[in-house]
Amino acid sequence: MAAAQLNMSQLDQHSVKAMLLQKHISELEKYQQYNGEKADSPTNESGNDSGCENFSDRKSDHDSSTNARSISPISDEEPKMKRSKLIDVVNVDAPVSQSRNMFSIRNLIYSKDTSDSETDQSEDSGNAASNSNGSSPPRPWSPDHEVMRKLKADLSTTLHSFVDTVVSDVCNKVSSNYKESLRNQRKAFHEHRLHLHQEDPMDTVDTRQIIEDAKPMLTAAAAAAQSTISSASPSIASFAAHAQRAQQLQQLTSRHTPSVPTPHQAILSQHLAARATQPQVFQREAPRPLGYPYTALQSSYPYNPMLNSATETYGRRPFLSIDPLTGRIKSEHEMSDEQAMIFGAAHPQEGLTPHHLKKAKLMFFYTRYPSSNVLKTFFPDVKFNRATTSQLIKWFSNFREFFYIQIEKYARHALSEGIENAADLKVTRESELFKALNNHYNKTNEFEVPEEFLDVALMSLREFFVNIKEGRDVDPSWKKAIYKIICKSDIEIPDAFKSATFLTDVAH
DNA sequence: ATTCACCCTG
DNA sequence: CAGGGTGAAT
Repeated sequence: MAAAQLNMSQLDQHSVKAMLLQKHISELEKYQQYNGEKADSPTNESGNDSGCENFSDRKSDHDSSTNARSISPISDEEPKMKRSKLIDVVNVDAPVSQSRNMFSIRNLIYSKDTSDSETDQSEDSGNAASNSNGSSPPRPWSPDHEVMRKLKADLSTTLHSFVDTVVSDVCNKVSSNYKESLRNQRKAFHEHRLHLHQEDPMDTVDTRQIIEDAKPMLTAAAAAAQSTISSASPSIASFAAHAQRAQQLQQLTSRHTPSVPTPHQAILSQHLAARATQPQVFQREAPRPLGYPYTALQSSYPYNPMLNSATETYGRRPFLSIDPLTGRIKSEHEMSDEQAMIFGAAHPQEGLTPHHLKKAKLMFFYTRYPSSNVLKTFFPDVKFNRATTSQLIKWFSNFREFFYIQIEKYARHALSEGIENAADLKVTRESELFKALNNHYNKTNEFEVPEEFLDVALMSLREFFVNIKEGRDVDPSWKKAIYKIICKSDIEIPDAFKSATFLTDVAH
């Protein structure tokens, strides 16, 4: 790598360009090859929906000095396997696209400048490593017809599909946005106004805005193509055609909107202008192992000026960005409310409302230990972040607390009444226990409590009953064994709960 | 270092 | 129901 830098300083502009080209060829080859190997992408859909499997059996043995806290060996078989947590937080980011060869083009567009920033070893290592695949380290390179032809073909293909990807993504966003807002309105108007007029101002604004925001991408694609071409070879007709296509698209969108450059465009033109005047060595990151978990940690990707510098400079988050790994357009995970509204999909809400609390309580009738994934799917109108996730989890923790306190209370009460047999215990909708629970989770009694909840209450009641009766409650952690049993009783929450308008649909 | 369940408290 | 503390697990 040191050699590479030494060579670099001595090379004239032409050689730099040439190397650049070769580098991209090798990248293309590499990524096409990589693409073939990784045809099947791993999908990280974690499978624990019940949350029960994750019950954490944490015995607190630490304070054995004061009170021996260990789960007394109970009659049933002690599950030996180690379990993680009651509620498992798994953020699954699914989008995996097959077009990996977008990568090179994306670097063309977004790669950092290496000349003005200090070129340290680590950055250089990326270059060296990328060359290590077959081609020898940077050697003086003379344009070769075969290579040029291959370059043209590869870049043409890549650029072509890149533009297609951009366009189709934008189209998809627009159409899905439109469909979503239609669907939402339909919900809101409660089924009678199915044929919504398309003149809804919100919709047209949305579409225009999306196109407007996507424009920089198209501009970038076109400009990058042109700058690349012009620096590589004076005239390559096939490229110009593609670039023009991208620009035509941009012009197409410009008709709808005033052509005031957006901050994105300003940034991009700065980048591109800088690149045009002083040809750079386009760097790429160090090669990833094949098992790179590209479904996560996208935000940590280093070379996305759109995310790093542009947003800081202009204080505005990008509405759409190019996924660093897939090359596809993606929306930002953290959109401002305004932008979230523009997207229209589900108006993600920042905080949890009393509405959500109410719904969560009803969900408790079905599941006492929901995983965070379940929570996320059943609150589609909530914009989840750390705080809201914690809050929801805390809610269910509080629900459980209240539930078990009530159960224990009535178990002790039954015991004090002289009930001998746990089988004599029962829980009906007329039971005081049920009324207490219902009054907590379903105060207005708008919701019909599922039968299964009565079973769970009864099961819990009996467990508490026998445990207390057997005197196991002297063990400070005696309840944990019960929790372990009860958490298995979670059942599927009806799909109706997934609707953001569930309460208005069902409760009224 | 972070996250979460649980406990306790207000 | 939220906050704070603790222990445990990742």
